[in-house]
Amino acid sequence: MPDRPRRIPEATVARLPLYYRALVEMAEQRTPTVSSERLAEMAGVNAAKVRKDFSYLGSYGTRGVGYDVEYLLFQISRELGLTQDWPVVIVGIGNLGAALANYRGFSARGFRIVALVDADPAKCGKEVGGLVVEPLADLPRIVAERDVAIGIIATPAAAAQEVAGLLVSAGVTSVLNFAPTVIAVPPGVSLRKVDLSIELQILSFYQQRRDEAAEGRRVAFGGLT
Amino acid sequence: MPDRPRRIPEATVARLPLYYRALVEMAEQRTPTVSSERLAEMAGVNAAKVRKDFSYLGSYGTRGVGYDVEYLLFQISRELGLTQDWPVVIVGIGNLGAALANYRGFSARGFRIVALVDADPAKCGKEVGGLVVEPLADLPRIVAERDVAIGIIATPAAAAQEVAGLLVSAGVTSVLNFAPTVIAVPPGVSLRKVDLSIELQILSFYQQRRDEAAEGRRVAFGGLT
DNA sequence: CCGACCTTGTGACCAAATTCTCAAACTCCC
DNA sequence: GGGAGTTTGAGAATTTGGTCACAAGGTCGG
Ligand SMILES: NC(=O)c1ccc[n+]([C@@H]2O[C@H](COP(=O)([O-])OP(=O)(O)OC[C@H]3O[C@@H](n4cnc5c(N)ncnc54)[C@H](O)[C@@H]3O)[C@@H](O)[C@H]2O)c1
Ligand SMILES: NC(=O)c1ccc[n+]([C@@H]2O[C@H](COP(=O)([O-])OP(=O)(O)OC[C@H]3O[C@@H](n4cnc5c(N)ncnc54)[C@H](O)[C@@H]3O)[C@@H](O)[C@H]2O)c1
Repeated sequence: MPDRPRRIPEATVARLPLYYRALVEMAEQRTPTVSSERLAEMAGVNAAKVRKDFSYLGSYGTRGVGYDVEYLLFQISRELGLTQDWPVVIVGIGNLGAALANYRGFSARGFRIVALVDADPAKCGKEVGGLVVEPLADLPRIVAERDVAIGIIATPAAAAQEVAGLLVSAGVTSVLNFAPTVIAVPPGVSLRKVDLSIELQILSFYQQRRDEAAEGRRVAFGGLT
Repeated sequence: MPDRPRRIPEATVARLPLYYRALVEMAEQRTPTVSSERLAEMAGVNAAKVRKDFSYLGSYGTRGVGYDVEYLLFQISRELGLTQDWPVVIVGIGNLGAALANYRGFSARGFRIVALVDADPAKCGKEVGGLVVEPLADLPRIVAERDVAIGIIATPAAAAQEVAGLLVSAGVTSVLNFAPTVIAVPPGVSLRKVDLSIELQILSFYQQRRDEAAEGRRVAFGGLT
């Protein structure tokens, strides 16, 4: 009865887009099949992981040959929901929101920005990336009429939780948050976050470790260079 | 002899910035101490994880009381290398690069953007976010003179690997890549990536799962709504 | 100084993710 | 058709991360 008994591990889901990207590239250059080894190299992971990941989706490979690029691409697209396109709304059209609105790379992957929303009356009516910025008050109507499922929050941190609430009330069930703050959403709503400062801080941690290690060696060897 | 026997798990390192953020907030409102429970709530994790994470750093809490906000903040800052400030160069001053250059939130955390670099001669000489865009050819000099350790790649994907190579040759040992492509760096160089399309694709995966489940229920119950 | 109460720090346990390994299944060439 | 060479798929082992549970160590009022 369970047509889809396969629960796909989170870590695998997070890698599917990498494989997707690699496969699009292979398809563009008309490569008919690809081995887990080659795919691993392109996606920056190791071959055993590629095979294990695909095994959660089903047995789509052929032993001694590899994977059919077109077929695998289709299976992964389907799994990721990229065979349909997703209307997206961006809330907060400042520096970052405008950059996102101007980015042409999303539509290539099936994400269509259908609305830009800002609380600042001075911004509303302005055109950004081919769309007119609309007032926050219209969010419920916009989400309902344009069937928006995904919302991107690019407001200051102080407004993020409130905006998330408005998005969810309006009917959005997937949220991507760029504001550097923790926000809560009800169960049944997906939330992901991107925090650039955190990425830099993680780099800083390892950078400092290396610097200290280098300093340690310099002192230990009494080197004056 | 091992002054720092503590190897801090990667997952813990990735959470330290969350605690850091929460602690800064507590410090601002002059809260003297905080419990792991409260901190967990603010960082969006659970209390046991907070305590375990801190236990890798050392025993900085007081039983029955909690953690001294100022002291813990200092320890985490030190661990993350935020007691010094890090000069950062951004390569590729397009939509995204310009948004990053204009962002005031980095300096608050000890990251100082000291140079903007672009390959396009038309962009060089222009001012963005208070800095003048400089030519790619000057990268080695810029990195050396301004002691840059961290580089941000915001160029198109096709240029990312080449730029990474230039950054590393110039002496950068931490790289943050925004281009949607896998790049390789030599051992001893840290690399992190942020790919917004991937985040959307992950949301799309779970969104689709929910939609299918809803559809399944609708059909199963023969509901006409 | 005692006892009620609170909160940390950590060992034990459990879950998830990764890696190793190799039989099975395929191609290709002679 | 058979044998050499590839490459998958998946069980087993290992590593890493997360959660639980509670003793140990502290506060505080009386
Ligand atoms: N710009 C960057 O490169 C960058 C980098 C890292 C993080 N961020 C984060 O992204 C978010 C946006 O950054 P930014 O630089 O674009 O800021 P910004 O100040 O340029 O833009 C914020 C926009 O949000 C709008 N806004 C404010 N409150 C709102 C509300 N309640 N509803 C709707 N819109 C509202 C403002 O009118 C403004 O247009 C911030 O949280 C910031 O910390 C930005
Ligand atoms: N804009 C966004 O919101 C967004 C979102 C997701 C991902 N990205 C990714 O971020 C990157 C930048 O996006 P963007 O929208 O800013 O693109 P963009 O085209 O606006 O800017 C790219 C900049 O890089 C410069 N450049 C090109 N080759 C270079 C080289 N070899 N060395 C130095 N500079 C070079 C160009 O002159 C240009 O100024 C892209 O890889 C894009 O896929 C952007």
